[in-house]
Amino acid sequence: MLQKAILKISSLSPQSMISFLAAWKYWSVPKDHLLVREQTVSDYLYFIQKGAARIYYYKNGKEITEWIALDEQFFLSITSYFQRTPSHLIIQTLEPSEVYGISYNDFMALADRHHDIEKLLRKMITASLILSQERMDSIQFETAHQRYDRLLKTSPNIIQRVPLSYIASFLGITLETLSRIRSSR
Amino acid sequence: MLQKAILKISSLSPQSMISFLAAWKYWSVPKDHLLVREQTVSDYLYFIQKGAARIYYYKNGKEITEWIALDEQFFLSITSYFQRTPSHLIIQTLEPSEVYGISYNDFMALADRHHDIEKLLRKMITASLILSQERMDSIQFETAHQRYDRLLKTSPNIIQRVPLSYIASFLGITLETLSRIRSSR
DNA sequence: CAGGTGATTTGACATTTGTCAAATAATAAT
DNA sequence: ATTATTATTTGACAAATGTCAAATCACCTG
Repeated sequence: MLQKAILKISSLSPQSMISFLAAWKYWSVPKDHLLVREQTVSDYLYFIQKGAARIYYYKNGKEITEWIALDEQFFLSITSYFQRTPSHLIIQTLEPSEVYGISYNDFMALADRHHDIEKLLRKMITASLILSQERMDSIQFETAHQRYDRLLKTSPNIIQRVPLSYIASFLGITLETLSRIRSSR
Repeated sequence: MLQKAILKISSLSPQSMISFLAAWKYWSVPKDHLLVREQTVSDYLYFIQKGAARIYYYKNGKEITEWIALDEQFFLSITSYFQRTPSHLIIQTLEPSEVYGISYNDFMALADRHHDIEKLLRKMITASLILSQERMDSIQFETAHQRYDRLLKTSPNIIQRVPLSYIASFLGITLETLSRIRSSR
């Protein structure tokens, strides 16, 4: 559960852990629920205990899927959580899901009070940074085909759980290109 | 100078500042000096006081310029500093330069000892993350032409100081494409 | 200043992916 | 089951960028 996932990132003193866990909210939501609506002010970092969700936003009238999260993953809109832009992001569950979230302000306040929470935050952001770099490398140097193969390797069951249109957008290609990639194997 | 650049990111107690500054090494190096050679073990985070430098590595026999830094910028190889891969990165000065650097291990040890240094580190990584996201967004959604225009806007004088071949690689395009972009305006 | 080396530009063509339109398949609702 | 709706596939063509080869240009050295 949440506590275990936290400890995988960094250890916390019992006192810090108590304060930290208390700051997380919990939602149990049905499929196709919007966790964050456009225009919402408060930004959350999420942990999806069970289920599937995607983060997306609109760019020139088109949906861009920024991230897809399956069970037991932390996820957030990096752009929104740390830069507060584009604020028009939407988080939508793709299955009935159990989700935890902690607000930006709560997390920062706790990081200020507890050195070990600050360190945890730093490690989480570092992990994000590494992911971001890997994804950039993938977009820059790999063909669409290679990116699809890589995704399959990382999340073999994502195809069964997420519509292809979202996957295409997540991979940075069109639905048609993804379809052609899939039929050529 | 370095202290001022640090304070722009986050404030430090006098005690922390003294310890932190003491951990930085200083080099004054000529043009075309290799700050980090391939195979080097220790990875540094750099601050270029004056001059120009680029970080690059080889991928399938080709030079990939990961970053170009001009005066008064912090810079590092994200992949190398945080993941320790690809370790075959090279940092080369493009002008006579004055450079400061702090090793990964020293920085982490100081972050463990001082909460405010940990927070500074977190803010630096956050800034890196935001840059990384912006760059990914640029690579994913902008044409080569738009990326070039954006670079010109950010660093108008980079063209005079850095060979086009490095700039092309930094923008993720070939030298020929960059040349055509430049001639079409 | 002449020659040589490296940097940049130009040309012809190939490849990858996108766009738009239509067809087909899958799923949900009556 | 039948229809309606949505998801996926397919086709024809266009746009952006890459590749390889050659031509220029710029600068440094003797």
